[in-house]
Amino acid sequence: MPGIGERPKRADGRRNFDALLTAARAAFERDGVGTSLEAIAKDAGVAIGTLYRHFPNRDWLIATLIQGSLLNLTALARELLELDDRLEALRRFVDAAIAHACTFRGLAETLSVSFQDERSPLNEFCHDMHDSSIELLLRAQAAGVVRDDIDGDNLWTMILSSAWLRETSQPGEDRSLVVTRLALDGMTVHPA
Amino acid sequence: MPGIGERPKRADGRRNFDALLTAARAAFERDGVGTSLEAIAKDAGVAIGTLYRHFPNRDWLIATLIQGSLLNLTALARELLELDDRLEALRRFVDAAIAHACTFRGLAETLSVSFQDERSPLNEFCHDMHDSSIELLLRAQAAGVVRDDIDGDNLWTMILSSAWLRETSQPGEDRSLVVTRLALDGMTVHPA
DNA sequence: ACCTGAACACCGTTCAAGT
DNA sequence: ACCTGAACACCGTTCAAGT
Repeated sequence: MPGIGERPKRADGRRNFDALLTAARAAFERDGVGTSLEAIAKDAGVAIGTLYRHFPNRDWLIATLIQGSLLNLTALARELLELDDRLEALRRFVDAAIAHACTFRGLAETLSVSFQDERSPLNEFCHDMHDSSIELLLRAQAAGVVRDDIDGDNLWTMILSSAWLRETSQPGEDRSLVVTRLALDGMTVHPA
Repeated sequence: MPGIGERPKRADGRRNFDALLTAARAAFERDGVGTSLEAIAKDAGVAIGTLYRHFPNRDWLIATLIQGSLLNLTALARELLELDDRLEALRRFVDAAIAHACTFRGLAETLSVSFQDERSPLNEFCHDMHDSSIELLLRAQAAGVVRDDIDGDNLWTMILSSAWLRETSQPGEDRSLVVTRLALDGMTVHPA
């Protein structure tokens, strides 16, 4: 089995691989990550066996689609480590992480499950996110701008629940905004 | 179509109705609200048509099962209106509402959807919860112990996301605790 | 009034047969 | 190396036929 996002070597395989990803992205954007895989194969113009050949399960397909976004997120985390305002750095990461975790409807739930499932190809992705956040969190705590009793799991939890709220919001509004801001505010140390 | 929770008049119908509810409760507790309805019918020892006769859709079945818990919750809300400590009253309601909203895995998501879907038999249930919270919220705000810029939707959102977090937690731990406390703290007015 | 179960449409997943 | 699609097991939902 090849690595995630690795394209086949033969031209026909590569063509099908790309067509499947295009169809899957469209389907996930429209109907969420739970949508029919058979319909994706049909949209891509290939047999269902071809989908399973390239993507042995649903999580694998999701992982391939969000790989780029994850790389952007971890790159952002590295950049933010250079920012002087450590609270602002953490805030920006959290915002980006929430956006990433609700790329598709149902993704927050999927990430929540695969975070604890080592067999999922998304497991490593989750831990990359988690680890990126921890560096920024520790740096903010070292500067005394974030409460010491907050840990990485609290942050991860907060990011996922905000993403879930945003996913379940009606298009237009974003129900997560206020609750997210309150939780983040609660984590910060306010000067007396 | 009878009302939610209304038991059939004929003895055989009543027996099947009860057996279905027992089987459904066990199945939902074990596997969440998305579990197979066919398996529930089989467990109850009736044909699938009998399940659909008594419960025309999945939400109807869920609604019948959580009806008692909802009545307890709204009764609690009325009692809490008498409590002098208006912040404590709101807190207790929120705790109970979160517990109610994660009776089964997947229920938070279901409630989130049916809150905006007037055709769902759960729609009225959601609004009962929502309305109960608003009275307590307004009372707390009138006493100056909760911020004025918080509204019922914010509270509802917070309750649902906490329930979702608790549902997705591993048994034993409760990931929602810290984030929920932070959000609630953020809503309250702290004396100078 | 209530029950049964066949019927239909759909889906996930595997795998033997092909090129 | 890759593709196809039949095959299997499963599910939601409806409805004609029964008692």
